[in-house]
Amino acid sequence: MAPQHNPPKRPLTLRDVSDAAGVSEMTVSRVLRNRGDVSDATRARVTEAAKKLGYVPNKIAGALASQRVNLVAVIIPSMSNMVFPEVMTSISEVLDETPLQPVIGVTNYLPEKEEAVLFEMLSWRPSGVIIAGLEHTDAARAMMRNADIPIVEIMDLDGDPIDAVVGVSQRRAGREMAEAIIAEGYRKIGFMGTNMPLDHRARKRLEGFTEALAKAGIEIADQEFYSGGSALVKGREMTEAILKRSPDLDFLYYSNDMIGAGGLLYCLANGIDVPGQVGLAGFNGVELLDGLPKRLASMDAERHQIGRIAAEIIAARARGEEVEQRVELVPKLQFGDTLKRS
Amino acid sequence: MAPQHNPPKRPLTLRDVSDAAGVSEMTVSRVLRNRGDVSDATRARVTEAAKKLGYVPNKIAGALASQRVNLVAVIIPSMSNMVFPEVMTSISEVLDETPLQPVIGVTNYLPEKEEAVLFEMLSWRPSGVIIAGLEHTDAARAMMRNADIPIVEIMDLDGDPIDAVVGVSQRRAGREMAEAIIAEGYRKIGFMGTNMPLDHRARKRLEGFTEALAKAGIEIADQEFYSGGSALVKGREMTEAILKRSPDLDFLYYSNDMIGAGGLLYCLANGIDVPGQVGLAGFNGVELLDGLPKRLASMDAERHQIGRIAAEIIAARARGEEVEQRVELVPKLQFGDTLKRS
DNA sequence: GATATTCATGTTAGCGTTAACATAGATGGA
DNA sequence: TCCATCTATGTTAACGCTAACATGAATATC
Repeated sequence: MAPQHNPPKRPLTLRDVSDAAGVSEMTVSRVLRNRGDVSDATRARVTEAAKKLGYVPNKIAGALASQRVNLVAVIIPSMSNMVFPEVMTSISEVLDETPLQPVIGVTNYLPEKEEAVLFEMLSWRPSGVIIAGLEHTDAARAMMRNADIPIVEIMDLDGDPIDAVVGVSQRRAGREMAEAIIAEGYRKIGFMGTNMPLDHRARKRLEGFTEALAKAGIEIADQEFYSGGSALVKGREMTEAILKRSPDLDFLYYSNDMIGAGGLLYCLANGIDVPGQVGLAGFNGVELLDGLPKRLASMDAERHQIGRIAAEIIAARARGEEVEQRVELVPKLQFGDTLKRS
Repeated sequence: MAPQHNPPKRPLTLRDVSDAAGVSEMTVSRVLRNRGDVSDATRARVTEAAKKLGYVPNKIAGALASQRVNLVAVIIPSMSNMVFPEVMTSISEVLDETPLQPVIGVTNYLPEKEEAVLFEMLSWRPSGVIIAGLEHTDAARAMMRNADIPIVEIMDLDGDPIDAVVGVSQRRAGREMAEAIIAEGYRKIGFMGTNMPLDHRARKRLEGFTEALAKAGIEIADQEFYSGGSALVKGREMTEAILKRSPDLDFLYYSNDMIGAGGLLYCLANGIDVPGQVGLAGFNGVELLDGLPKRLASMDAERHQIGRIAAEIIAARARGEEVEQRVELVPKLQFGDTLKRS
């Protein structure tokens, strides 16, 4: 009953189990996979033998023989940005209901690393790929196109998808935030964000943002960029710097909620009236920050939905079903307490 | 040069490349793995053929034939608790320098889920396992013992390891925090934490904490537990509740920094003198929170070190080296601005 | 009661690689 | 010049499993 504890020198195979149970390897294989007809008696004998020996099937051999792999490659830029673990969580929740299993790869926002990670993952012949963004090296695109498995690009919509896409238009998100800000009467607008040319989503949001401002005849009055370090601290520091340099700013747009929160804390600590004197907004709608003294205006990037739907697309395609190839989610503006509301 | 874009119906194999290059499959295999002698001319021909075809090796077949798998199973309870993505990041950093690759499994703090995830992972015959905690089901322990690969249990030290361990003594962490609090003269101590009987590390910290208090003849004066939701909000709410109920508390110990930060914000917003009237402390030393108005007293759980060392142990063992089987890290108390310092 | 059907099992032949050994030509030292 | 050694390649046989087909017994159909 209890698995044997003396480590076997020769690793266990189906053969060991079939010998112990007095049946063929094939029968053991059938029992362990719950496939095909097996009598209750044999099933019991086999199950017990497997348990007694502590047998763990070898999926490598199984996958090679059956040409089926239950892995789904999930490729994300980073684990430090809370957004991606959250997407992962949703993906896992959905895949938990299926035989599929996510395998995570991290690119650090580097295209070459992405290509390498993708190559590595595809060499395990996964049943699908979920990958952040629409920007990839030519080689990476070619690999995905050739892989003959469902590919779902997530988070962003502005670009040319390889196969399926689920996301929000980052340009639109930036645009809508700008429109809301202008509508509330703010005019002297500062921007703060990461110094990451490879974060295409942040870049596109900023593009949409400036574009909408331009349409209203407004330009970004001042800006600050950071890299590394605690985002909350950076938000404080950048906010202090930008307000000292341009005291007439009446709005601060942050490329993410974390630096926005830092800015908010700075303003509160320094007696700046928010959102009267200065309005603030971030991006992502991270609920982590809900407990702050004021709720930061933000925009929910629908990351849970994105993870869920992406996983559902892979699962459906694995079952041979046809599904929507493009799912546009609409980021919701949350005014919070830092963006005046007329 | 550019990989061909019409998806091949029959997936590519070494054979296709060897035909294209006019050599044997073995030679292609050698080129692709950089192993054994191959002339520069052939090497070039093969490389080009592989690239032209867009060939991606099949690691499943490779692993089966070579009995070598470059995967390391990393099993953690959750992705939502920032701590684990951070540990992951360190693990990845180290493994990036080796041929090894981490594969993440998430257990949601459920022993049976852990067992299932472990079984699934071991069935891919990884080169090692890094797993959080020392508490596992009997079956899980047996599987790991039988697997004949390096196993590193991380985060915690208080218990009976299967193979290697890297972590901090959670009991000691709790004890030392209690001792520091007592030393600074606090006497009426409240505790707030998660409602998770399966979070053994939090449990052990609390045990160490109460034990040290007991030695000084003190008992926890009041406590609150939460589950789910935004930790920051919960921290606020619990702090409000506990202080309303027990206004004479002079110290609040939180089982993690996030709820501690919520408590801190509550105190600041309500004009409570911290650390004069009430002292506060959390656990983990999350740098995420560095930007708060006051730095929360905390204890660094050395999670980056833990990830790094665990990965190094696996890497070393994969190279056949003998290494330390037990690495005790010492959590460092950070007084911050919320714990009086005599 | 003869034949068709289902059930429970077994047998055979790969899946796509790589380890291990084999071979043939080139190189080198005496 | 001869044989030992190296270099570059090829051949063969696994690796541990499962798809596909085969078989014999039990059961159903008329």
